[in-house]
Amino acid sequence: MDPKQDNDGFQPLDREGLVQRVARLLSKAIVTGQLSQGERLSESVVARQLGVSRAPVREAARLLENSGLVTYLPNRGFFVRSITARELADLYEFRLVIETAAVRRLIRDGMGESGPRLVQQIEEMRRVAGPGFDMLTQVEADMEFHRLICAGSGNPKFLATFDQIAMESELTIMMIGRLYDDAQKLADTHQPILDAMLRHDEPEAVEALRYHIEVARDLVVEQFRNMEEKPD
Amino acid sequence: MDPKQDNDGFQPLDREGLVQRVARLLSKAIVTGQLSQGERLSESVVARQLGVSRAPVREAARLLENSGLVTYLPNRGFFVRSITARELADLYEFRLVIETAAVRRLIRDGMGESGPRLVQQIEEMRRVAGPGFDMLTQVEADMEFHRLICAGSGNPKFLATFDQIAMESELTIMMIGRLYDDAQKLADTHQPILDAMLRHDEPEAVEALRYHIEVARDLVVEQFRNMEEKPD
DNA sequence: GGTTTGCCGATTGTCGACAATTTCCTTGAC
DNA sequence: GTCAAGGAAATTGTCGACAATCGGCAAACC
Repeated sequence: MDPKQDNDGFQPLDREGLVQRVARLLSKAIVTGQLSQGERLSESVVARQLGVSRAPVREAARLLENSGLVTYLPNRGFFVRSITARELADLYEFRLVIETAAVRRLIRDGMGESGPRLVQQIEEMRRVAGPGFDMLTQVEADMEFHRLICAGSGNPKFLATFDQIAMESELTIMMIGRLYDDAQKLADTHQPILDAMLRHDEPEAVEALRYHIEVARDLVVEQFRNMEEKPD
Repeated sequence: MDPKQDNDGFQPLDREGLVQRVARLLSKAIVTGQLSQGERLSESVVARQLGVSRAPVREAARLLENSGLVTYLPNRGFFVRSITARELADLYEFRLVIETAAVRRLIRDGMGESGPRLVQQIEEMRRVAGPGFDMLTQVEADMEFHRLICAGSGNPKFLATFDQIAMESELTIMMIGRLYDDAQKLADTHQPILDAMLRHDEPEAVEALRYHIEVARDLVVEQFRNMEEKPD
């Protein structure tokens, strides 16, 4: 209850609110697999463990619900969401729809700042593809590329929706335990999309994106199915 | 997971919690204009007025935030969202993207039950187009048509996202005060979309949908702009 | 033996109170 | 008269407590 007593230096200043901190903690715990699928997320237990009251925990859980990380059942509480192969495929289809629309707008309205940012992000992906970086970092770099596409579209709705569903993909990928055999290959896969975009070649960019996402979908869904059949 | 067997006449009884009731009340108040744009939505005041504590009001407000009806500012509270013409246009673009994808899937995977349901919904729209029905009813009938398209798509994400943003369109239309000059004409506008869908004519259906939504967008956005310039 | 019924512990739903923060109004200096 | 500093009032943030509800277990019944 006293997270502020005289730090004579300057701490990042907690202006972030207890709710956000709890939400971030929980989402990280879920994405990294500390909390397993279908597991109950008791308000009281979490609150006790974190040393806060139930109110902020409850609100944080509601936030995660919107991100699809937890499910809420009335009078039962929150549960770590268990995703099915079908839902996973639906998720990728949805991402394809949104990102395709975003790419179209991006090309038509001019790329602006997004061009350099995307180039930069692919470099970032290649950088963290090397040894010494954990998979979460690699997955996040991947996601950021797609996020940048939505962000640059000029329609905030695209980005907002992408953010809402991004964590679900991330969660599943982390759950599967590996993305591709090679993170370097993953980074390269994004290049054709960006190349086409920079050429203002809309059909090719859309096609490259479709190919990219469908390949990712097939890989993830297939590995997910395998995992479902023989858990651990 | 089968809530349909042994229904000898008992429906699950409205286990609707306090939160949902409050949320519905508030959203209705906003959509019907009882609460005006930008107005503060004080937790304490609402709680006092409804005779409940702040907790359910707060949760209800968070729900409305996801629907885009209210904005939340940390340490400031909830405010009835004020939408700009730009956001309105973005909203319609987003709807176009989602509904187009839904129509495509609907046609490709077979319409199933959705065909008759859509026919029925257009009839409903025509029915409430007559005198004696208020605009809210007419707008809701319109929305339901588009909602059915998303619902039938087979991808729950489409529907979920549509529901999240539908209220925003509804809100704005109500704010403007009239939809078209003639609700009858509005109902008819949906016919070409449905016709093409029933013929499994994907390009034509997509085109009809695009035309329909863009016309609606232009009308709504224009009237909205007029209203912005000379309020009341 | 198998089903129903009533209890019990645990968890969520709601509440009122207090602490922290913001907002607004007052006050005073220039 | 204008503006800044300060404080009062109002509002949100968080808390702990109590009521309502759920799932499971054991006793009671056929």
